[in-house]
Amino acid sequence: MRATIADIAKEAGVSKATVSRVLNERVEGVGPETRLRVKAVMDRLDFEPCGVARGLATGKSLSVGLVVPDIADPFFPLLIRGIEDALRSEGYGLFLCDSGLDIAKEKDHVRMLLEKRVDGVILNSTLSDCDCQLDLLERRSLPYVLLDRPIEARPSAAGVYTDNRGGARMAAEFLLGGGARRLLFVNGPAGLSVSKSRRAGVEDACRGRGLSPSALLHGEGDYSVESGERAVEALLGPPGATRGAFRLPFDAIFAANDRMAIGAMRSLRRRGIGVPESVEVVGFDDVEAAHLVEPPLTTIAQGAFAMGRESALLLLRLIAGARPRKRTIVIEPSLVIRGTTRPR
Amino acid sequence: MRATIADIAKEAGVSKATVSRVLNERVEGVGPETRLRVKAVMDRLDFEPCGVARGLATGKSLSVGLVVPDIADPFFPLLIRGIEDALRSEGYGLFLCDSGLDIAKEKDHVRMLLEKRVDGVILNSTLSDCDCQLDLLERRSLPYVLLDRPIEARPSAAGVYTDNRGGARMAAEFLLGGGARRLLFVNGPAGLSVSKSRRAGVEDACRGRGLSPSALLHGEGDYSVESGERAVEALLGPPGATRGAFRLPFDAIFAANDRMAIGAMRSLRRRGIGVPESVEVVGFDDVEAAHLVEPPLTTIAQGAFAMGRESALLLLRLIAGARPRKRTIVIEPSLVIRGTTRPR
DNA sequence: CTGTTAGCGCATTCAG
DNA sequence: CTGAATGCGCTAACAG
Repeated sequence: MRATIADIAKEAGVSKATVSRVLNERVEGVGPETRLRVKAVMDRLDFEPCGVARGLATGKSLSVGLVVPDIADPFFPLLIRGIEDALRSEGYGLFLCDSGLDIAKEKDHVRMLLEKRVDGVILNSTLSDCDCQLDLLERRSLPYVLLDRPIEARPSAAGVYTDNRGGARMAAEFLLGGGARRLLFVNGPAGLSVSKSRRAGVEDACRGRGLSPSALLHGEGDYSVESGERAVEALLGPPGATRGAFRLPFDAIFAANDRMAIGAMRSLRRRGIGVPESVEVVGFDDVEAAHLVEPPLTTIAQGAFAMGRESALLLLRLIAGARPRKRTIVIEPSLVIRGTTRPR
Repeated sequence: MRATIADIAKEAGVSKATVSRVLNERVEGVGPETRLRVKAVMDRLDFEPCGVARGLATGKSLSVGLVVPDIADPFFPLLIRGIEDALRSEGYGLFLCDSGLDIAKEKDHVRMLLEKRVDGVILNSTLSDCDCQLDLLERRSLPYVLLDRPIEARPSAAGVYTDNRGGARMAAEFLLGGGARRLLFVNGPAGLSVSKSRRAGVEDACRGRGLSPSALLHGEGDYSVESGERAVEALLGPPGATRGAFRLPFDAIFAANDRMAIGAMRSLRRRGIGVPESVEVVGFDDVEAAHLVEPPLTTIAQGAFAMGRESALLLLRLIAGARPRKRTIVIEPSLVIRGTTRPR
């Protein structure tokens, strides 16, 4: 049978309270030799404290929940590593929940986490216009931090986000600075707040160069490879139509994610249009495939590890009862230069 | 303050025992109207049972741990979905631990899971020749199931594995059946049990076609893109050396993972060797990048979702105290035909 | 410095 | 059908 502090106490000839004190490394309250004796008994009996009992007694479970919309999202691995990195050092465990893009499931997961008495939740929500999960959390006054997507009804909630505007600006500036004159911007679904931010970033870059944003070519996709292909085809017509001295309507493409960028590249290749000689391409995300395609894709990398780490640290502070002034953290993305842009 | 069963009891004019009975849906022991009354009070007071207290009282935490060597491994997303799929319906939560290919960290994580009193562990170990984590688990007699990699010292442990031999045979047969006569097999690190199985599968296929396995060309890599490139270069020499009527030493390549297959394709492209016209290529894993490269990669897909699901179901049965006769489950992979092989 | 006494919230006998 | 009592393993005052 597993040893309990009662066993240790009896065996060491002290009270449970004393055992508890050495267990919790209380500096005051236990004499040095008693401490040593208790410790000796502990590992002689192979004692292992029971987290559940501790949780009941202290009201904290030393675990937090992470809810994500789609675990297949390629920016996850690093994100989770960042979170674990911050959590483990404090002894916290991480409950993982994948809501599969289903808001009802998301709510169920939050409910489960609540029952499991996690100390806090990191929430990467499926929908930015629904706050039903937050109601649950707030009703129990459980700390939470939003990840990647703000929730409209909670403008002042704690959260960690990518600087989408800055990232988009960086990409556009790089393209424009490299000599591009007619930029095609393939954005994600209009309506998403991310899309708005990225568009703003691209327009920033235009103005910065003295160009009118109206000179931009716009495309829209749903983040799939196919939608990236379509965006290019919408401007060039079917393959075969483009020949020889045909003048391209654009000389650079910035896509809101790597998949669409890869789709665009595919369309260009079919038409024999050289990348990066005739058209430069920049993506967003830096998924694994970005460096596997030919030529490897220049892209904007989100600081996934940093986002994970910062969100966990922020949550930990909230759990500790702090009311930080900076409840919103913005992570700067970075430009990863590879082969779909010409050397500068 | 959160309501407890004591509050419910007082409010409903019954005892805590009765509340507990309706909470656990005990059919016997509570009159129908009492039950209704208690339930009414429960949701009037927005009652939410405390998992921690339940855990202490029952000895089960309704949570399991998953330990993986590298969460960036692309076969994870589906695996986790499979696990969650099986777990959620039973109300179980999932603790995720990434050991980052570090066996010491892996052991620490197991230790943490033990303290958190999870009811069982799914272990995808970093090393197949170390059983120190298992010692910990067995000492507490905590149920566990091995995933993807057997551990040598525990040949009869419960586990769920891919049929690597079958998958490799399938790939080789497809290539040979399509007319390939000189097959280059780029395997993973020799020594890994997976590598041995896959090699056996490829040799099976040769014999099946009446070919001597000695006719095979062998390469070895470490699963990286670069190692795939090198494997090809080792046979062809530096780019530029291969010209015109040069006779290729192989007409088909089977790589032990997609990354190496993609590396091999890259080497071939540099030399102007057409895929699939001159050389056919098949990979293993079916990562996202497989269908993003040009041409899209024909590959062997592991049944990740099934593996996750089956491992969780098996663990659940072990937790329930069952001693199933089939403690080892083998999942069949499947061939995904795309563009790096010629139409049959 | 150490021991005693109460709970934490719930499940589970055992009576009635 | 229902209630009172006891304990799960540990922490946290409060005494000495």
